[in-house]
Amino acid sequence: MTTYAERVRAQVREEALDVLAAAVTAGDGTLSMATVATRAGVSRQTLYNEFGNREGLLTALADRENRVLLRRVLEELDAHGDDIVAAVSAAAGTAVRMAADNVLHKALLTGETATVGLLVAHGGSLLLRSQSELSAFMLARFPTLDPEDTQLLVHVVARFVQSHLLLPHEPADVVAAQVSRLVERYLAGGPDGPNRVLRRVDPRPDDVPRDADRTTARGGTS
Amino acid sequence: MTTYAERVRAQVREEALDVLAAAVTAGDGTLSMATVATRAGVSRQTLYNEFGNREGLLTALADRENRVLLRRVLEELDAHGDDIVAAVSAAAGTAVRMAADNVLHKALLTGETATVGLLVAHGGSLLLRSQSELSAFMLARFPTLDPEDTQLLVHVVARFVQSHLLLPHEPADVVAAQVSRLVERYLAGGPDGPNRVLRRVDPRPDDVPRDADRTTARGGTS
DNA sequence: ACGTTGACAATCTCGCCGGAACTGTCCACA
DNA sequence: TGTGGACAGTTCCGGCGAGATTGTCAACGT
Repeated sequence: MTTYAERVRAQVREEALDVLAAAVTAGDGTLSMATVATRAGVSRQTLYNEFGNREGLLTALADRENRVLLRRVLEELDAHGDDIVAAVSAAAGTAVRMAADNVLHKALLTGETATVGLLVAHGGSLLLRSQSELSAFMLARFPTLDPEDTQLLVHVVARFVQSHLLLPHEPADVVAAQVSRLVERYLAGGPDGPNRVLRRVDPRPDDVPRDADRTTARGGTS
Repeated sequence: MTTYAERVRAQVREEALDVLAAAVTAGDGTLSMATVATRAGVSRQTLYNEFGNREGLLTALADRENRVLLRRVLEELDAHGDDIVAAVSAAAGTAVRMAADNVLHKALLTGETATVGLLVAHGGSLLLRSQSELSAFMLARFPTLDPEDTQLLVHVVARFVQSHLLLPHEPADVVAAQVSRLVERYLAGGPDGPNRVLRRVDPRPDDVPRDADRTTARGGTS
């Protein structure tokens, strides 16, 4: 039906969110609705029609960036074959790196409200909220893992990473290396004895991503 | 020489710090120098002579409570024979419990400045600052441990605990249980294979506390 | 000697106020 | 369907003055 109109609307939405994200990332704090409208090349009313109110705009941005963040982490988890240690370590490093590169992403990952106002007030830390998604993805991707163990591991790594974002960081590489050793030791200590990680069960090809993503990484847009 | 005078001075110091700690703990925010003096039963000038200025008073309190905190954690680490898992788990649980029971202790452990003003501004999180002390104590107390492994383990547990203090907590028991499993798995995954923890080397009696405390838990009063 | 009292300027805190900016909504217009 | 103007209600911000607090001094009492 409204195929064309919807495409335009989506365009406008993205443009507005881009403008706002750019401003926040550049440290210009948060912009007024009027400024966002101007920079996005639309009228203020269009903005209100599209997002309802300021809060709607903010949460739309938060949602979008949260999805980006989560997707990249899942991609990283998926990009290391059967090497669980490398996968988790790389994912953690990626999270730290993204937070370091982008104030907005850092705020979303940690849940700190100070930097970006109420933007994050709703969800809290993405790292802590998405633990079930991460666990589910891990289990789907690495079927040899034990569910309970995986949950705890994800929990620990998530809090470890978040903690590193909240205070005087060590560089992402160091954090990744620490996570690597942690995961290695943790998995090696499992019920099957040391080096359990290396015992693969199903040498499946690398084609699980889309499916697992669709199954687990659903947040509900709004 | 000034033995008697010094004892009196120490008495006054403790009294003043007690008064202030009580107020902070009770949520009465921070007191004025005048109020502290009155409640401690001394004149305002005595307070200034003793602590120099307000900041001196605050940091003196922070130092004292930090020492209490660290001592209790070390005691807990020391109170479980050769069971490393139980020791670390109990220590973590104790930290969480102390933070839950006492606003001041929570602020000191986490390093958050919001609650108690500049009191903590200097040191930052005790949990994160005292990692070398904790590692050293662990190594002295459990000689079978590998130094590097211990450092990483302490690091991870410290950040894990701190993270749990900073946001919607799970109860101390749950955190302790998680730490327990984490430590168990971590140690079991060590170079000697699973259940390495159980292989004791030196069945020494329980007499290490004072010595190790004196060796490692020195912060320098001021 | 040592702690107390009173006094002092300098600073900080806090509530209040007016002006500006912003939000959210309506309507006329193209 | 999107734009521009207009609008009341609200929030944000700098200035301001009263009052409290800090840090220091000197005179006093024991």
